[in-house]
Amino acid sequence: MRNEQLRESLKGKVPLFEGLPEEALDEILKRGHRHQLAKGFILFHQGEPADSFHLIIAGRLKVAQTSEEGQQMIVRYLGPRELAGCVAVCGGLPYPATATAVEDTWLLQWNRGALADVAERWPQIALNAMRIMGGRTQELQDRVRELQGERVEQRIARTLGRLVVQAGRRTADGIEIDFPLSRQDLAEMVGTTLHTVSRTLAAWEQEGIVRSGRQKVMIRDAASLSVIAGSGEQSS
Amino acid sequence: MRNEQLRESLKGKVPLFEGLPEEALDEILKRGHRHQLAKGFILFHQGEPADSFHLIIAGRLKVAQTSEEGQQMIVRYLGPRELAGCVAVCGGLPYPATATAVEDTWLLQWNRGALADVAERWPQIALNAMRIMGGRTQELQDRVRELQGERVEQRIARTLGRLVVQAGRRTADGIEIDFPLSRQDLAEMVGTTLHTVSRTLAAWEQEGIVRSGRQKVMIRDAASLSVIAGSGEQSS
DNA sequence: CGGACGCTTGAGCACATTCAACAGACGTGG
DNA sequence: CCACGTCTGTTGAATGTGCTCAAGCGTCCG
Repeated sequence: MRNEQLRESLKGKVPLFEGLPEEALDEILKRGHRHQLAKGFILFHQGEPADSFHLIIAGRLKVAQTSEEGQQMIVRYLGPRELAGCVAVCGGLPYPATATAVEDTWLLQWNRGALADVAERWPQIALNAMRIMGGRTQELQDRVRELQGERVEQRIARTLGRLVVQAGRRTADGIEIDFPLSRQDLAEMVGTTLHTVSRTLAAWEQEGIVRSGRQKVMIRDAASLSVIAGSGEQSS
Repeated sequence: MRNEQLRESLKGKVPLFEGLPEEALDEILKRGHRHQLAKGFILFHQGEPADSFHLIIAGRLKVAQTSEEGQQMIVRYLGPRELAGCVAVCGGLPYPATATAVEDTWLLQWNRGALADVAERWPQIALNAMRIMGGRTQELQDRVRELQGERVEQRIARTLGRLVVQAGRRTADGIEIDFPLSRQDLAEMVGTTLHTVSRTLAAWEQEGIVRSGRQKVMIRDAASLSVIAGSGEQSS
């Protein structure tokens, strides 16, 4: 893909570059290095000094955090036009989590200095970065609140709802989550065990709400799902 | 308190102003408006547009979020030299939570424009703001992980440990949390019910780890507490 | 003095975890 | 191409943590 095509495909859709003039976008793209990651490749490890940040062009990353006791937790998945590592780089902190490609992934990469340079010329970028960080903070706050008050079934439904927005792909049969997602992965996003996820999905499958298989989930009845997510009440 | 005294009391201790020259600090303090809040006063409400941010000089704020269903969750307490509203103002988002004074509180207040002005003259401020936001994000990530993997007792211990750092006051008998903190408050920080908190504290009191009363908690044996927080293992 | 608020304590229960065993699917290598 | 091992998912049963419901007590304050 040549630079013009790349620019076209990104124009007006990347939160970090919102409100920037075209020449800024050109300049910035020129300074970024393109990289390709094979499925399973680890982009950065939790605890490493954060020296560069990454814009995903195509593919998907899993961002996960591990505690000293080995507890694992999936912070989020990142898709095209989203940023990886921005919180750490902007804050001058080590990466707080590990990022792994769950599909073959293409990305554009800048180092710290490049970010500082362009942010000096177009301060709008710094504002955008702060807005993105603010959004992440809100997401996490919501998640904490959900973990505190809501039942597992409700949280699974909510999580699937978010994944549909982020990575849903319409098919004849319903909306499919467009990357490999195991029960274990879902469990680590929701804060439960793969057993409970399995049981819950099996129940939903019986009711025709989802169809799921090996590392695949398809939502057939999004309305029912959002009812479960919203209130937690439903008759069987 | 006059301005010079105020400056002295803040110098070198406010994360937002780290690395700034003295004259910057002077200029910034001059532009801030001083306010006093009586205990119980609400500084801002969740969902309001964020037009100003606040540096706490003395006192303490409770930052809490409420869901549509009435679920409440305490995000954090803020003490002297900390910032309230910075995530929202920097990100251009509405306040994500409600801030209430839990003691009589004095603060210094700036509006958006003032922040933008000084950040333009001393870009270091913007970097500091980002670092603070990054830190908040990490805290929340840790909290999510804890909610997912750890038992209630362990989380209560951890939360108390943090409160000791933030607001501990040495006394002859041990370290006391230096503001009114009810069982309900602790429950909303930890993600449990006041019943469970009450039972847990009662058990600890028997073992001599804490002494607690109406809206008061004193830690007598911080070592035992951090053992509980760390491993979750202990013989009764 | 009486009400409101914060705290304690008990009993029962439900949701989700833990433990355990198995069944398919995938892919790798012989 | 088949056999095997690994990875993913399913399902059952037992267990237990922490929630819900309920009642009562002490203290602070109007």
